[in-house]
Amino acid sequence: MTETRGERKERTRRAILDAALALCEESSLVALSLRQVAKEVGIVPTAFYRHFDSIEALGLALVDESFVSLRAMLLDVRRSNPGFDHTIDSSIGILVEHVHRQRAHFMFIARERAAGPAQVREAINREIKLFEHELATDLARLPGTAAWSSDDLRILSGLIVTAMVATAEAILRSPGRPDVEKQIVEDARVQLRMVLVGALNWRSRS
Amino acid sequence: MTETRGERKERTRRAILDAALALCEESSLVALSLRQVAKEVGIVPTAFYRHFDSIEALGLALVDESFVSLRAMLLDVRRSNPGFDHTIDSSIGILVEHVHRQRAHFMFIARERAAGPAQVREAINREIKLFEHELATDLARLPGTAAWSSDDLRILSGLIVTAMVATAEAILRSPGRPDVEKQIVEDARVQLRMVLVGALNWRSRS
DNA sequence: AGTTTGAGTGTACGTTCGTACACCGAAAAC
DNA sequence: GTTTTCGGTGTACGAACGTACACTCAAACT
Repeated sequence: MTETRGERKERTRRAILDAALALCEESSLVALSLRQVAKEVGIVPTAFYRHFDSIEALGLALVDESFVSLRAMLLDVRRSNPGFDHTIDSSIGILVEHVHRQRAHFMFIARERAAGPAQVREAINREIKLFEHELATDLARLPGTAAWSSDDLRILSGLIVTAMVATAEAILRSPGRPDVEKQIVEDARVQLRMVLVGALNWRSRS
Repeated sequence: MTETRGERKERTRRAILDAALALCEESSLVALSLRQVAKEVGIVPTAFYRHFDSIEALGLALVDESFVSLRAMLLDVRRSNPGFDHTIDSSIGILVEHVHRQRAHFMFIARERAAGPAQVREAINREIKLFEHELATDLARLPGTAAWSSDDLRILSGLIVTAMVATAEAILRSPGRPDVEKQIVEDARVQLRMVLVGALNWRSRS
């Protein structure tokens, strides 16, 4: 006996999560059947219930798991902060790297945010709001934003998050086309720079 | 006899499109069955094939239809252009109005863009790219962008479209909460103003 | 050593699915 | 007036669906 009971259960749970992530890649959670997942994992359909009450519950677990990845990304961004205005290039580089490494998670979030079961959609949008809030507090530490209202900071970080989500989605939409991706990334850089120029000149005219 | 054969067919076709739009509102095209649609319309399942080859083909028709609405919106924006920098307020007002009047279409696009069948996703993203391009040519006519490269114009309009799509999605996510919606709209205004400030100061520093 | 627990099994049900096929009946074409 | 066209019908099928229920059997507990 090399495996305890809990370990074995956890292993099956993981297999279910992975199978679901892979299977719904070309459609959506709402089109995913419990039987497909069970077949992919290699268990009998009813065994699914030993781990999740429903596909929706499975979805919520996947949301949690996915946002662990995303928070790791934000940590990377914070940690790598070079203090320069290479910040933009560095941050986008980290985004791109995480999108590639956690491709399935990013695709899951992008899809289910708009099309998942209601609870899943809400969970995702709640997490993204949190994300925006965290970015806002990071931005507040940057020089030049001292005079900004907290509303303006929130709105700016909303804009940045929106642009970065769109960039991630665009990258996911162009798999195996390095030239296209290069263009997307370059565009994202310019967009962030434009926003930054707007930010630096903000308040000076209003 | 008050109806020709073609008219009757068109009426059924419309009923199918409307039923599909309504039925997939809480899930997605990929989870929509031909039989549900047929039942909703009041025809027998096999009669569906008289109008569409598949649910996917139906989806493509819905994309076409939805983007007719969206182009109407762009026309409204162009027509109403007050020449002032009330342009932002005016444009956002038009966006909000269209989102409310074509709620189902906007929701369809937002959902299926990320989660629909492959062809539907591609069709939607192609149309959005077109949208960005049209906006770019509009922007080129604005004062102050004379010295801009066509790349920068394209990138700027991409940023604006992204922000407006996100705004529309946020509005759709907050139905029947006028206060929340007011905040979303106000934030969108500020975001556009920030971007505008960035645009006006662009090139002057790079 | 004996008992309990619980992940996974196997069968069995009623429902819904897409679609094949033969058919109908009135508008359209001749 | 006869024939053709074609939107819609009705039946019928095998497959997949969620889930209820009774089961096994090894690890975990006592």
